[in-house]
Amino acid sequence: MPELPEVETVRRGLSELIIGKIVAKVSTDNQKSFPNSQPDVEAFLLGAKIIAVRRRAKVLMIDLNSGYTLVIHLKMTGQLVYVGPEVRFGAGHPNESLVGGLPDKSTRVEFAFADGSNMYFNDQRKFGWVRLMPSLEVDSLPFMQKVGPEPFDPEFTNEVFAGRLLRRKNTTIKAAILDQSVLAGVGNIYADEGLWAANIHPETRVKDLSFEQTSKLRRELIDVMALSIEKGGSSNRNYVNADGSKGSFTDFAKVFRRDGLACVRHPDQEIEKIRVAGRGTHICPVCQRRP
DNA sequence: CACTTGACCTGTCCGC
DNA sequence: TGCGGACAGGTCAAGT
Repeated sequence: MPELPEVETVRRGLSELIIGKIVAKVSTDNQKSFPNSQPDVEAFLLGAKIIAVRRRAKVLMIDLNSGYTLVIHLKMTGQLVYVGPEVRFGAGHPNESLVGGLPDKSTRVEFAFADGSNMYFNDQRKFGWVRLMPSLEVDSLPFMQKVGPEPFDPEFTNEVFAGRLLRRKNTTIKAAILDQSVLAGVGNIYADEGLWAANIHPETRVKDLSFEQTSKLRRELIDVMALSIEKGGSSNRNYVNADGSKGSFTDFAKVFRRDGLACVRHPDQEIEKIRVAGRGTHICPVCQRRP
């Protein structure tokens, strides 16, 4: 679910909602979702104040004034939802059975803040995780060491993109842009959307693309992700913003999950679904000629 | 090293 | 309706 635009939307939402809060209590139903030791939690999380919410690639970082940071990856089905002090759900509460109440069966980690508000890490498939670690060590995580440039960084130029793509020159362009070491943040939705916009077939070998083509792809990837952030991210099933609301980007998608529907550029042509790099892939066979 | 595939989990949807 | 299989936004480990 969450690719860069969704994670950025959550980051912005959380920034408005949880900065300044004091963590009062933490519990988990799944050791894998939150693997930290109790002594560390007590020493560096409980009683600590949230001072910033950051993002790098698809990773969220919640900084605490204890010198520790909560590093969070939502993977496929993770959510981070804030519920204010005026709303109480859960066991024993009169509104416990209300639809949409939290926690629910997918809630893996519950954070209670000192003012009575809560934040829930929900994750149906349990791929995601929350990890407490010293703020200074976040950058040395293996993922952070290898992750490529942020697409919105001015230093992510056409030349930088082309150079990064060289390391994956024998694979397909779709596999290459899904590789987080090439650039940060692109996932299955924005890969398909960007490739369609740039008129590139996802199975094209990287080495067969011109500088002009990769430059157009860079521009389109940036533009489609910017549009998605503007729309609050996608509206797919498991994705919600920090306040539990959905985005609307999916309404603007040109190919993603539109198989069988008409291409907006070629009304007589249906969008097709194929498999590339092990992922469901959506194309217009006219816009994107097979290599 | 570069590339591909399977594994991690739960839930849903589709065809028989 | 029931049941099996394919598939779902991401990343790793292990295979070739």
